[in-house]
Amino acid sequence: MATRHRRSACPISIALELLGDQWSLLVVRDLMFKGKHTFGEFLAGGEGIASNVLTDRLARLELAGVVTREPHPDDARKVRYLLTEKGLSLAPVLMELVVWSARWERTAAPPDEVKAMREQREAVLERVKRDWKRARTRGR
Amino acid sequence: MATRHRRSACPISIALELLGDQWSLLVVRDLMFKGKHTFGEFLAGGEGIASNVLTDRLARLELAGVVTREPHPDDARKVRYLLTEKGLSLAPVLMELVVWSARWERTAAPPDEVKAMREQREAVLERVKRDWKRARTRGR
DNA sequence: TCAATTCACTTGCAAACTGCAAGTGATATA
DNA sequence: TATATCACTTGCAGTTTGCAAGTGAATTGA
Repeated sequence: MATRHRRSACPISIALELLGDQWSLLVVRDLMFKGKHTFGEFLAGGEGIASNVLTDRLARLELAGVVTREPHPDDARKVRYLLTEKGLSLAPVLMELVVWSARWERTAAPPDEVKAMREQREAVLERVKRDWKRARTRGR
Repeated sequence: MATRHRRSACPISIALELLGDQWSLLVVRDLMFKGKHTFGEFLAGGEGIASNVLTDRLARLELAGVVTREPHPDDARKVRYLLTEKGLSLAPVLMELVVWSARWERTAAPPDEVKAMREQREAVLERVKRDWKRARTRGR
């Protein structure tokens, strides 16, 4: 597992120590918006993260209290990853990132959803939270 | 300069190709919130970025249209870096990151400012924009 | 006026990190 | 009971990083 040292007490700097890489926020995205919860689902996630790197990122995120791991209810081989409340509360960050990216880059983001993230923040946050609660309580 | 390849059209993924590293958003932070505009100011920025890495990040950000470079009005040795509108529009992302980090980590963020970012978004955005305009139009 | 300093970078190199391909052992499926 | 699938590990080459020491142009101070 990669080790990085604390550089300053600036909140942005601290956040970047954990999240400032190519993959961590994509794992959070998969958990938050794509209903993905297992190692295999993250691996097949389209962007092609390497399995050793994924292992490392999940361990970091777990250590930081952003995700939890538990045996999968349906299959003892699988591990089920879930966002903690700390992880869930990254939703506004990801939403603003989507809004920014959709505004300035050519993305595949559905314009309706981007508009909702921009103009109906609270509603989108509620939906994300509802999905999160559902995943937490039910075995999916 | 580092080369990375496009992985998917997901807006988060695209944003992370540019911003998903330890340093890029710290440069944006220095420009946006700390009134820093020169290579030397970024270098001395507390977190200890290496000069070769800073060179690379500034080049990437410029290529992406997030910052511009111009000769410094007061000193021909210096280069003045400024945020573009695209760079300025990262403000909500950084603000949400500050809010998240201040909530979950021990940071040096002044509680008043964090509260303002949480509860007076528009006012904070206005202030950031005003400072940005001032820097753009006036020398220094 | 000219030596010393400061500026934005470069360069060289070792250490750390990444991506890739090929395992591994435990569990599930047929 | 043989085969496939699961979440990882391992080994390795290539890339990126951090550090220390330049470089040339512009500025400062005596």
